[in-house]
Amino acid sequence: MAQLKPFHHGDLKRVLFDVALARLDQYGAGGVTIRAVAKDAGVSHGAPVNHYKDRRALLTALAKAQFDALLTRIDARLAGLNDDPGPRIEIVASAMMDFGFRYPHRYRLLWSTDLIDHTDAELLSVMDKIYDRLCTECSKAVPGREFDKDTYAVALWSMVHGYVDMRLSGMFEPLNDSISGAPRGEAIIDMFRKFIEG
Amino acid sequence: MAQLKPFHHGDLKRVLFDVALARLDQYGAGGVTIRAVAKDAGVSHGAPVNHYKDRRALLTALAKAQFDALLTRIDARLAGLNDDPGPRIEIVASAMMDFGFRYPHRYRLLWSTDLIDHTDAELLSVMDKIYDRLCTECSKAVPGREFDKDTYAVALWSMVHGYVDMRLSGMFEPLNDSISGAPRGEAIIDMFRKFIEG
DNA sequence: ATCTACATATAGACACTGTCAATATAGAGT
DNA sequence: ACTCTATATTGACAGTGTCTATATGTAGAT
Repeated sequence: MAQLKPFHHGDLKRVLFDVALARLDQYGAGGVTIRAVAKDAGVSHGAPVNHYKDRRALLTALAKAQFDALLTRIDARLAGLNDDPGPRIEIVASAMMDFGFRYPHRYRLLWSTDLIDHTDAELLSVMDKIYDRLCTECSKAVPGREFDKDTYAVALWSMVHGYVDMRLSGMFEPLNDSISGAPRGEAIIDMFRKFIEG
Repeated sequence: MAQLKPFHHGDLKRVLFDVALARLDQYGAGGVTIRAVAKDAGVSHGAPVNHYKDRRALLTALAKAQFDALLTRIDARLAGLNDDPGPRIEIVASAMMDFGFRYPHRYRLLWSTDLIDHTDAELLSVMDKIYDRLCTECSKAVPGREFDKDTYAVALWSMVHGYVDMRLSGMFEPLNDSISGAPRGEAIIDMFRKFIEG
């Protein structure tokens, strides 16, 4: 048999990850249990411990990958723009928003303190990079004013995150701004952009 | 015996609520289990079902009470101000922020879609009232501009909620703005106020 | 080849969890 | 007293994470 499996199962770690991600998208983080994931992967409930020591470790790995994907997305979109700061800020913000609405359960996981390890070094590293993109673009648009660039970046990230989080909570309906006609999500980003551009 | 207990236990519902709230503050929502709450209340694990049909129902009751408390807080602070819209907006925003930092687990529960019932009519009603306060104060400050008053209100609420939520996730350190010297939380509210006042 | 060491997988157990059904008890209304 | 209802207890069931002991497959050294 031309099996590429180097060990008993093959790269079970990869399979566990994929199965877990599928369950996350379908059922939310609550559906990602060690036993269910093991079952879907076709192994016993004790097998995953060799690759993810915890349920927490598994979920943290999922979260880390999502932050990675988000950063990649942001950088890809930024690469297609010139130096005009306005559109660049808008791209960073809307990339985060789009990601949240496209993968609600993945987005929710990113901020679930009780489920993932927010002190994980790799995780923090990717988050910092995303934050850097925000700061960089904000500081380009705001050379020097009443607040420092971090405050602008934090304000923008907070607004975007808060909007996505509340929308995913079923708080807001996806209505349009009645004056500009744009979807509310775009409108608030537009609002921030206009504010920061003076 | 001069017992005031009208039934077997007395108002067990109230006791369950109080015990659950105490556990929420101490351990987070994960620590609010039916069995643990029953134990703390000194009843069997099957007793709570007569007062809260579910774990979800219990947590929803807790959340509802928190929204109520938040609204009361906001209205109390607003009552002490004159009609100047700037400070009024600031008060609403900072009341939400203060609540989040003072009771992190309670605040987190409010947005836990997987744990509470966000279609509960009473819950929605209180949330709407808070949203009304925001809209009212925003519309006073912004008679008519590029966006409608709801967009301003959503932007403000999103920003405040996002900031609190990320802070509670351990995302940001509670740093100060390096120019204004104010804590970042105050700075972003101040930023919004200055923006909305033109 | 054989033996040893290690990585990996299995199976069983334990203490939890929410929720349901059967039972028991207390109190109100008749 | 009797009934009816609200409330509380108890035991069961299927899940859960995690730990332990055990088995098995693979690699490397002898």
